[in-house]
Amino acid sequence: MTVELKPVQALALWQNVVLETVRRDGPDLSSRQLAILLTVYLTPPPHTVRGLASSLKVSKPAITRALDTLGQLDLLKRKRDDADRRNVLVQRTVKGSVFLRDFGDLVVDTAGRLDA
Amino acid sequence: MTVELKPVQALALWQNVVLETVRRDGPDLSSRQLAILLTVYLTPPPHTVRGLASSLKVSKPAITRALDTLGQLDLLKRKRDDADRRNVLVQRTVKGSVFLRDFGDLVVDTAGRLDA
DNA sequence: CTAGACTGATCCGGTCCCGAAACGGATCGG
DNA sequence: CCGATCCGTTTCGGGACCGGATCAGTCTAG
Repeated sequence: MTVELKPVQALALWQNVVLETVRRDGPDLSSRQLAILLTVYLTPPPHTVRGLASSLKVSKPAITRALDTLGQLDLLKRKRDDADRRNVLVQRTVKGSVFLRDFGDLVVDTAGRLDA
Repeated sequence: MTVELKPVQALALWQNVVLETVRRDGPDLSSRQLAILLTVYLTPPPHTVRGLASSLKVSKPAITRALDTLGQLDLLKRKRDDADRRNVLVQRTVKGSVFLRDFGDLVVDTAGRLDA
Protein backbone atom coordinates (compact mmCIF):
# COMPACT_ATOMS: atom_id res chain seq x y z
CA MET A 1 0.00 0.00 0.00
CA THR A 2 1.71 3.18 -1.22
CA VAL A 3 0.28 6.55 -0.36
CA GLU A 4 1.07 9.95 -1.73
CA LEU A 5 0.90 11.84 1.54
CA LYS A 6 0.38 15.57 1.34
CA PRO A 7 -0.76 17.67 4.29
CA VAL A 8 -4.36 17.83 3.12
CA GLN A 9 -4.45 14.07 2.71
CA ALA A 10 -2.80 13.55 6.06
CA LEU A 11 -5.60 15.58 7.62
CA ALA A 12 -8.25 13.69 5.69
CA LEU A 13 -6.72 10.43 6.85
CA TRP A 14 -6.72 11.62 10.43
CA GLN A 15 -10.28 12.84 10.19
CA ASN A 16 -11.64 9.60 8.85
CA VAL A 17 -9.83 7.47 11.39
CA VAL A 18 -10.73 9.64 14.37
CA LEU A 19 -14.29 9.94 13.14
CA GLU A 20 -14.58 6.19 12.89
CA THR A 21 -13.17 5.61 16.36
CA VAL A 22 -15.54 8.22 17.81
CA ARG A 23 -18.53 6.66 16.10
CA ARG A 24 -17.71 3.18 17.27
CA ASP A 25 -18.84 2.50 20.78
CA GLY A 26 -15.64 0.62 21.45
CA PRO A 27 -13.21 1.64 24.18
CA ASP A 28 -13.04 5.44 24.19
CA LEU A 29 -9.35 6.01 24.75
CA SER A 30 -7.85 9.40 25.47
CA SER A 31 -4.74 10.59 23.70
CA ARG A 32 -2.60 9.66 26.66
CA GLN A 33 -4.04 6.21 26.93
CA LEU A 34 -3.49 5.62 23.24
CA ALA A 35 0.05 6.98 23.48
CA ILE A 36 0.80 4.59 26.34
CA LEU A 37 -0.72 1.65 24.53
CA LEU A 38 1.24 2.31 21.35
CA THR A 39 4.46 2.92 23.25
CA VAL A 40 4.22 -0.34 25.15
CA TYR A 41 3.54 -2.33 22.02
CA LEU A 42 6.00 -0.62 19.68
CA THR A 43 8.94 0.17 21.94
CA PRO A 44 11.29 -2.49 23.34
CA PRO A 45 10.63 -3.40 27.00
CA PRO A 46 10.89 -3.02 29.88
CA HIS A 47 8.24 -0.36 30.47
CA THR A 48 7.90 1.14 33.93
CA VAL A 49 5.52 3.74 35.30
CA ARG A 50 8.21 6.34 35.75
CA GLY A 51 9.67 5.55 32.32
CA LEU A 52 6.33 6.11 30.65
CA ALA A 53 5.74 9.25 32.70
CA SER A 54 9.08 10.61 31.60
CA SER A 55 8.53 9.59 27.99
CA LEU A 56 5.13 11.28 27.79
CA LYS A 57 6.16 14.19 30.03
CA VAL A 58 3.23 13.47 32.30
CA SER A 59 2.88 12.89 36.04
CA LYS A 60 3.20 9.44 37.54
CA PRO A 61 -0.37 9.34 38.91
CA ALA A 62 -1.63 10.01 35.40
CA ILE A 63 0.20 6.90 34.21
CA THR A 64 -1.11 4.85 37.12
CA ARG A 65 -4.68 5.86 36.35
CA ALA A 66 -4.24 5.18 32.64
CA LEU A 67 -2.86 1.74 33.47
CA ASP A 68 -5.90 1.15 35.68
CA THR A 69 -8.20 1.91 32.78
CA LEU A 70 -6.20 0.03 30.16
CA GLY A 71 -5.85 -2.91 32.53
CA GLN A 72 -9.57 -2.96 33.17
CA LEU A 73 -10.10 -3.04 29.40
CA ASP A 74 -7.60 -5.93 29.31
CA LEU A 75 -5.49 -4.09 26.76
CA LEU A 76 -2.46 -4.10 29.06
CA LYS A 77 -1.35 -5.73 32.30
CA ARG A 78 0.94 -5.03 35.22
CA LYS A 79 3.62 -7.36 36.48
CA ARG A 80 5.82 -6.90 39.53
CA ASP A 81 9.50 -6.96 38.68
CA ASP A 82 10.93 -9.94 40.56
CA ALA A 83 14.44 -8.54 40.36
CA ASP A 84 13.46 -5.23 41.95
CA ARG A 85 10.07 -5.49 43.56
CA ARG A 86 9.64 -1.72 43.60
CA ASN A 87 9.17 -1.75 39.86
CA VAL A 88 6.04 -2.51 37.93
CA LEU A 89 6.53 -3.84 34.44
CA VAL A 90 3.84 -3.04 31.91
CA GLN A 91 3.15 -5.89 29.55
CA ARG A 92 1.03 -6.71 26.54
CA THR A 93 -2.11 -8.78 26.42
CA VAL A 94 -3.72 -10.80 23.67
CA LYS A 95 -6.67 -8.46 23.55
CA GLY A 96 -4.38 -5.46 23.27
CA SER A 97 -2.53 -7.04 20.37
CA VAL A 98 -5.78 -7.68 18.57
CA PHE A 99 -6.97 -4.16 19.24
CA LEU A 100 -3.83 -2.59 17.80
CA ARG A 101 -3.78 -4.89 14.82
CA ASP A 102 -7.35 -3.88 14.02
CA PHE A 103 -6.46 -0.25 14.52
CA GLY A 104 -3.49 -0.52 12.16
CA ASP A 105 -5.71 -2.12 9.57
CA LEU A 106 -8.23 0.68 9.98
CA VAL A 107 -5.55 3.26 9.25
CA VAL A 108 -4.23 1.35 6.25
CA ASP A 109 -7.71 0.79 4.83
CA THR A 110 -8.62 4.44 5.32
CA ALA A 111 -5.40 5.52 3.63
CA GLY A 112 -6.15 3.20 0.74
CA ARG A 113 -9.59 4.68 0.27
CA LEU A 114 -8.09 8.18 0.15
CA ASP A 115 -5.93 7.19 -2.80
CA ALA A 116 -8.93 6.75 -5.05
CA MET B 1 6.00 12.46 -0.16
CA THR B 2 5.24 8.80 -0.87
CA VAL B 3 4.85 6.34 1.98
CA GLU B 4 4.76 2.59 1.93
CA LEU B 5 2.03 2.16 4.52
CA LYS B 6 1.81 -1.21 6.21
CA PRO B 7 -0.06 -1.79 9.46
CA VAL B 8 3.06 -1.71 11.59
CA GLN B 9 4.12 1.56 10.02
CA ALA B 10 0.65 3.00 10.38
CA LEU B 11 0.87 2.26 14.09
CA ALA B 12 4.34 3.76 14.33
CA LEU B 13 3.10 6.86 12.56
CA TRP B 14 0.18 7.13 14.94
CA GLN B 15 2.39 6.60 17.95
CA ASN B 16 4.86 9.31 17.00
CA VAL B 17 2.19 11.85 16.18
CA VAL B 18 0.10 11.17 19.29
CA LEU B 19 3.23 11.10 21.43
CA GLU B 20 4.31 14.45 20.08
CA THR B 21 0.89 16.05 20.65
CA VAL B 22 0.81 14.68 24.21
CA ARG B 23 4.27 16.01 24.95
CA ARG B 24 3.52 19.46 23.64
CA ASP B 25 1.77 21.65 26.13
CA GLY B 26 -0.46 22.95 23.37
CA PRO B 27 -4.24 22.58 23.43
CA ASP B 28 -5.07 19.12 24.77
CA LEU B 29 -7.95 18.15 22.51
CA SER B 30 -10.09 15.09 23.04
CA SER B 31 -10.91 12.75 20.18
CA ARG B 32 -14.33 14.31 19.80
CA GLN B 33 -12.97 17.82 19.72
CA LEU B 34 -10.41 16.85 17.11
CA ALA B 35 -13.06 15.06 15.08
CA ILE B 36 -15.24 18.18 15.13
CA LEU B 37 -12.34 20.41 14.19
CA LEU B 38 -11.32 18.24 11.27
CA THR B 39 -14.88 17.82 10.07
CA VAL B 40 -15.54 21.56 10.02
CA TYR B 41 -12.36 22.26 8.11
CA LEU B 42 -12.48 19.38 5.65
CA THR B 43 -16.18 18.98 4.93
CA PRO B 44 -18.19 21.49 2.89
CA PRO B 45 -20.37 23.83 4.98
CA PRO B 46 -22.78 24.57 6.47
CA HIS B 47 -22.06 22.89 9.81
CA THR B 48 -24.74 22.93 12.49
CA VAL B 49 -24.78 21.58 16.01
CA ARG B 50 -27.35 18.95 15.22
CA GLY B 51 -25.54 18.03 11.99
CA LEU B 52 -22.28 17.47 13.81
CA ALA B 53 -24.05 15.54 16.56
CA SER B 54 -25.58 13.27 13.96
CA SER B 55 -22.32 12.90 12.06
CA LEU B 56 -20.36 11.92 15.16
CA LYS B 57 -23.24 9.95 16.71
CA VAL B 58 -22.96 12.04 19.86
CA SER B 59 -25.44 14.07 21.93
CA LYS B 60 -26.10 17.73 21.19
CA PRO B 61 -24.86 18.96 24.59
CA ALA B 62 -21.57 17.24 23.87
CA ILE B 63 -21.23 19.23 20.65
CA THR B 64 -22.21 22.47 22.38
CA ARG B 65 -19.58 21.94 25.03
CA ALA B 66 -16.93 21.04 22.50
CA LEU B 67 -17.76 24.21 20.56
CA ASP B 68 -17.40 26.18 23.80
CA THR B 69 -13.92 24.76 24.31
CA LEU B 70 -12.83 25.07 20.69
CA GLY B 71 -14.25 28.58 20.57
CA GLN B 72 -12.38 29.57 23.70
CA LEU B 73 -9.22 28.28 22.06
CA ASP B 74 -10.15 30.37 19.02
CA LEU B 75 -9.91 27.34 16.77
CA LEU B 76 -13.56 27.67 15.69
CA LYS B 77 -16.35 30.22 15.96
CA ARG B 78 -20.14 30.27 16.03
CA LYS B 79 -22.29 32.39 13.79
CA ARG B 80 -26.06 32.72 13.92
CA ASP B 81 -27.70 31.81 10.64
CA ASP B 82 -29.41 34.99 9.43
CA ALA B 83 -31.72 33.01 7.17
CA ASP B 84 -32.96 30.82 10.04
CA ARG B 85 -31.97 32.28 13.37
CA ARG B 86 -32.52 28.99 15.14
CA ASN B 87 -29.41 27.60 13.49
CA VAL B 88 -25.84 28.12 14.56
CA LEU B 89 -23.26 27.89 11.83
CA VAL B 90 -19.84 26.66 12.86
CA GLN B 91 -17.08 28.46 11.02
CA ARG B 92 -13.33 28.44 10.72
CA THR B 93 -10.87 30.86 12.24
CA VAL B 94 -7.40 31.93 11.23
CA LYS B 95 -5.91 30.29 14.29
CA GLY B 96 -7.73 27.05 13.54
CA SER B 97 -6.41 27.04 9.99
CA VAL B 98 -2.88 27.53 11.25
CA PHE B 99 -3.32 24.81 13.86
CA LEU B 100 -4.51 22.27 11.31
CA ARG B 101 -1.85 23.20 8.79
CA ASP B 102 0.80 22.63 11.44
CA PHE B 103 -0.82 19.36 12.42
CA GLY B 104 -0.89 18.19 8.81
CA ASP B 105 2.78 19.06 8.48
CA LEU B 106 3.53 17.13 11.65
CA VAL B 107 1.90 14.03 10.22
CA VAL B 108 3.70 14.38 6.90
CA ASP B 109 7.06 14.99 8.55
CA THR B 110 6.58 12.04 10.87
CA ALA B 111 5.61 9.83 7.95
CA GLY B 112 8.70 10.97 6.10
CA ARG B 113 10.94 10.09 8.99
CA LEU B 114 9.44 6.61 9.12
CA ASP B 115 10.48 5.99 5.51
CA ALA B 116 14.15 6.17 6.41
C1' DC C 1 -52.49 35.07 15.38
C1' DT C 2 -51.39 31.27 17.40
C1' DA C 3 -50.33 26.29 18.39
C1' DG C 4 -46.93 23.35 17.46
C1' DA C 5 -42.38 21.99 15.75
C1' DC C 6 -37.66 22.69 15.84
C1' DT C 7 -32.86 24.51 17.20
C1' DG C 8 -29.15 25.30 20.18
C1' DA C 9 -28.15 26.37 25.07
C1' DT C 10 -28.53 25.31 29.84
C1' DC C 11 -29.44 22.64 34.02
C1' DC C 12 -28.70 18.51 36.55
C1' DG C 13 -26.54 14.52 38.94
C1' DG C 14 -22.93 11.68 38.17
C1' DT C 15 -18.38 10.01 36.55
C1' DC C 16 -13.74 10.53 35.26
C1' DC C 17 -9.31 12.73 35.12
C1' DC C 18 -5.96 16.28 36.67
C1' DG C 19 -1.35 17.29 39.44
C1' DA C 20 0.62 18.09 44.18
C1' DA C 21 1.44 15.94 48.22
C1' DA C 22 1.74 12.23 51.26
C1' DC C 23 2.02 7.19 51.82
C1' DG C 24 3.87 2.36 52.50
C1' DG C 25 6.84 -0.95 50.67
C1' DA C 26 11.38 -2.10 48.72
C1' DT C 27 16.20 -1.31 48.08
C1' DC C 28 20.71 0.47 48.75
C1' DG C 29 24.79 2.51 51.08
C1' DG C 30 27.37 3.04 55.08
C1' DC D 1 21.35 -2.67 61.06
C1' DC D 2 19.21 1.74 59.78
C1' DG D 3 18.64 6.07 57.65
C1' DA D 4 18.24 7.80 52.92
C1' DT D 5 16.41 7.04 48.64
C1' DC D 6 13.52 5.26 45.10
C1' DC D 7 9.19 3.15 43.39
C1' DG D 8 4.26 2.97 42.40
C1' DT D 9 -0.08 4.03 44.59
C1' DT D 10 -3.46 6.67 47.10
C1' DT D 11 -5.59 10.85 48.71
C1' DC D 12 -7.26 15.35 47.97
C1' DG D 13 -9.71 19.37 46.04
C1' DG D 14 -10.85 21.08 41.66
C1' DG D 15 -12.16 21.03 36.90
C1' DA D 16 -14.03 18.88 32.56
C1' DC D 17 -17.11 16.07 30.52
C1' DC D 18 -21.17 12.87 30.08
C1' DG D 19 -26.35 12.29 28.38
C1' DG D 20 -31.32 13.16 29.55
C1' DA D 21 -34.44 16.61 30.45
C1' DT D 22 -35.72 21.11 29.97
C1' DC D 23 -35.51 25.95 28.45
C1' DA D 24 -36.00 30.25 25.53
C1' DG D 25 -35.93 31.78 21.02
C1' DT D 26 -37.41 31.10 16.20
C1' DC D 27 -40.02 29.52 12.47
C1' DT D 28 -44.15 27.77 10.11
C1' DA D 29 -48.71 25.92 8.96
C1' DG D 30 -53.45 26.63 9.48
